Amino acid sequence: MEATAKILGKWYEGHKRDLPWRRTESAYEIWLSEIILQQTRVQQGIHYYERFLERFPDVHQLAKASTEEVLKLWQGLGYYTRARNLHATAREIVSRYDGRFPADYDKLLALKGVGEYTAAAVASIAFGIPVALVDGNVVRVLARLYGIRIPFTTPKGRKEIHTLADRILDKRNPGIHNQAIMELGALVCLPKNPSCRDCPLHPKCYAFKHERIKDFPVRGVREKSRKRYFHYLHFSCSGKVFIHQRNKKDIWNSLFEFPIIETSRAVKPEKITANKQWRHLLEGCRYRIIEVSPLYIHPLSHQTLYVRFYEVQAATAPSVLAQEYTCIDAKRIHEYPVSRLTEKYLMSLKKD
DNA sequence: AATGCGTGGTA
DNA sequence: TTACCAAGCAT
Repeated sequence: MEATAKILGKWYEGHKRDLPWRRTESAYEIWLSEIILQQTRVQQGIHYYERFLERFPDVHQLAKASTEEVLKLWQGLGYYTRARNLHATAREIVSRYDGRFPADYDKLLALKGVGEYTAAAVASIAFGIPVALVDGNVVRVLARLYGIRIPFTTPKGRKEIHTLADRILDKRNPGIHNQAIMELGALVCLPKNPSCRDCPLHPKCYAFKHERIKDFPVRGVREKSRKRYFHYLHFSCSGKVFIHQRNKKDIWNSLFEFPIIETSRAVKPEKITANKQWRHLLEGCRYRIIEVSPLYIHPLSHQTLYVRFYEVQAATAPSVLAQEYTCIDAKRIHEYPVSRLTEKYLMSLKKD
């Protein structure tokens, strides 16, 4: 075994956190945890993991559920494609693999929502298959340890990291090893102000020895986020509201929302009634604007949303709304999966 | 191969 | 306050 792997394994035994998915050997539970944890902090994921397991104790229960229920349980976690793929894969496991996850890296990789990282994680942790995984933690640890100069955001950089990860992998205990290196990244080798004095690898660490911690990992440039302006029409008449499900290749795909007008520039609230789409939605309707919400600024990782909700009432619904949107009891809006933003708006209404 | 997908924590 | 980034994936 590599000396590095030995040090990692020993450190892990003494410092690993007691996390719910570390108490199981079930491939289903490990897979579930990995999907939830994709680009998600452990602290945020734990709660969802427990609720999912409670509602869906095994892959058959998950497969039997409706996609909408899965989305509703996923609400607030972000990256909603994960929820749809989670559900699709559960059904695939039941129909094609008789409810048992295949102990095979390539077969795992072929599952929806399972990429190189997750396939390696499930293969090594659940089945003891000797494959190295690379996540954000591993990138950081190895880039510093070996002083990798190629940006990890490029294919070359990722390959370089992967080669190193493969080289130091403890093939006898790949699951433990993989978790150990991630745990080191999560607890010690932090993005900012890493605790190098507590790090068992610091005598070997290139970045530490050269006092160049801040120079690694090397990253490429990020594109700046674009601005978008959303105007939601919260139209209600006699206890009904109108919603629809987003279905474009865009944010919040498959979540529900009120009729929306998007503009490329900011629009003052008093000017919204002059908007073409607004007039189209409300054509032939005598309405009044009950309330204009404050401006919600909703920064995503790649775009910033400037959003306002207009609460509008009328005696009867305009035909466009009735035709193009789904009419539901206002009280039942909470049964639908919605974005965090819409959830916040709905919460603000409850308080009144 | 580059871009887009959410939300929340941290400094 | 902004920027970074977290057990990545799909197209």
